[in-house]
Amino acid sequence: MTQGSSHSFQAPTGTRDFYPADLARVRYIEQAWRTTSIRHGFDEIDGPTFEHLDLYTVKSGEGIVSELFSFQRAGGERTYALRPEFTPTLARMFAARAGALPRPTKWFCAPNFFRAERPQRGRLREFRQWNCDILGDDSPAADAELIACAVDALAALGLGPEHVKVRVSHRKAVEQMLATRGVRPEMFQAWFTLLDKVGKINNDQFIDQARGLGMDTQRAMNILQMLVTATRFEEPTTQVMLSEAMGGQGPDYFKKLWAELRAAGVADWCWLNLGIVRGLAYYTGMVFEIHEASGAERAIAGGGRYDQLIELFGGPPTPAVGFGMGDVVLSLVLQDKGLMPADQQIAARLGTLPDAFVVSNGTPEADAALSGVVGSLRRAGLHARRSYKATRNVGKLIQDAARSGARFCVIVESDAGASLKNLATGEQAPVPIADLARWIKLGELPHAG
RNA sequence: GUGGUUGUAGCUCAGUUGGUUAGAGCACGGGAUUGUGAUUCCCGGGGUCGCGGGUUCAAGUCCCGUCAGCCACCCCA
Repeated sequence: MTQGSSHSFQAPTGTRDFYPADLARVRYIEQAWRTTSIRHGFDEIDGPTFEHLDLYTVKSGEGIVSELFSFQRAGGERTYALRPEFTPTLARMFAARAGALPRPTKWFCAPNFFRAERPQRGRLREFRQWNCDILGDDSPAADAELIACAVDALAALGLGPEHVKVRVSHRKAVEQMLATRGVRPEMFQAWFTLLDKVGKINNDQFIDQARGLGMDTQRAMNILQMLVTATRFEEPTTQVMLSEAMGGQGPDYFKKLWAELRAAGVADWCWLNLGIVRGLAYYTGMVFEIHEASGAERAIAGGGRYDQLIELFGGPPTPAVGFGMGDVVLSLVLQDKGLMPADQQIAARLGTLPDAFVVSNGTPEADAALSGVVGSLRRAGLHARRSYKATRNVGKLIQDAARSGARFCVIVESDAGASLKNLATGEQAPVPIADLARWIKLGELPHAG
């Protein structure tokens, strides 16, 4: 092996280095996720960054192994895998204490995940993903509450119904729609796979593949018609479609779901679209995806109901509904829409802007006093920064202070006195060094008269 | 795993038909001058041109390989 070749020191494929401004943008998104979850009554949890590989093959089969990072400890026998998703950990944690947990249990997390796939736009090998789950409640109200939480986080980031669409569907509705058109239950999964491709393949390809699954052209076109367009729940055509699709049983579930979505104030964001089925085999009821409104970018979020999964992981039969929202696509959409705030606005929102930026007026006694001033402000609980520049150009130093986003600039004049300048208003007043912290905390300047 | 495309300072780029010590702006650091929020001027650090090989008297420039980025397919928890 050659030693020290430069590529050894590049970050691994599909990972990101977060410089201060980059990390602040992630924190901005995470803060919206976290505060929204908490407001909606979810408790934050987390699990290990890696799990036993078996935990993932139980749900997804051996085929998943090539999609994740797995490893063995040197000398060890068990195989581990970096977590590619949270649901198995969640199920394991819930199952372990199911008897003691309330119904519903509402949990969220927002950690990093790892998938061994080729990176492309909107998809990396390490990313953050927000997960919210409601366990132990099988009502349409729980489905709606979950969707509302996802929507509110997007709203907190400045997005609106004009920017994104929540497209809602239901596995059972799609199954009934297929059944009334002669599809046998054992073919449902094959059909879901095909339905998931609508939008990626053209109409002829769809009909070809539908015929391959034993559907005649006429019915295939009829199904396609139903799938391609997202419609408003209130539209008469939606009602007709629902009663047709659900074999006359009536769109009872959707009526309840939409009433709850309206009550939560998010119905404007939501569309009904039976074409949303999600690829995953384990969904059992409602499924939804959130996309940029024009269809640009990958899905911002996706989720649904998985009433059998907790049992699969050894827990008691427990209805559950959840979603995941990654930071990568969300960041792209915010940037596309011009909704990613400037660095300093983000810092303001995160509370990381300095309270004071301390500079010297260039005299020897001020230079000597500067460190002490900074120290006293910090001990007083203030976020104080200082100039490390050697220049005595006060204008340049104030420029640095302004660039730091600090509320005040302290210009040290001597070992006892300073000028306190409000950088937002430009006002300035002399203040004894002993009183600086008090005035800065007050957020004001002393006025002469 | 497959295909396309790109690769010169931290960033945006310039580098004639291959020709000597590889440039600019911004950013960063220092100094001078105005004592107060992009003043002006001067100076500086930083690149083995992604990496490796080949052709040539001579390669940032041509050829091959490789790595990485981006985009798409596959897949998408």
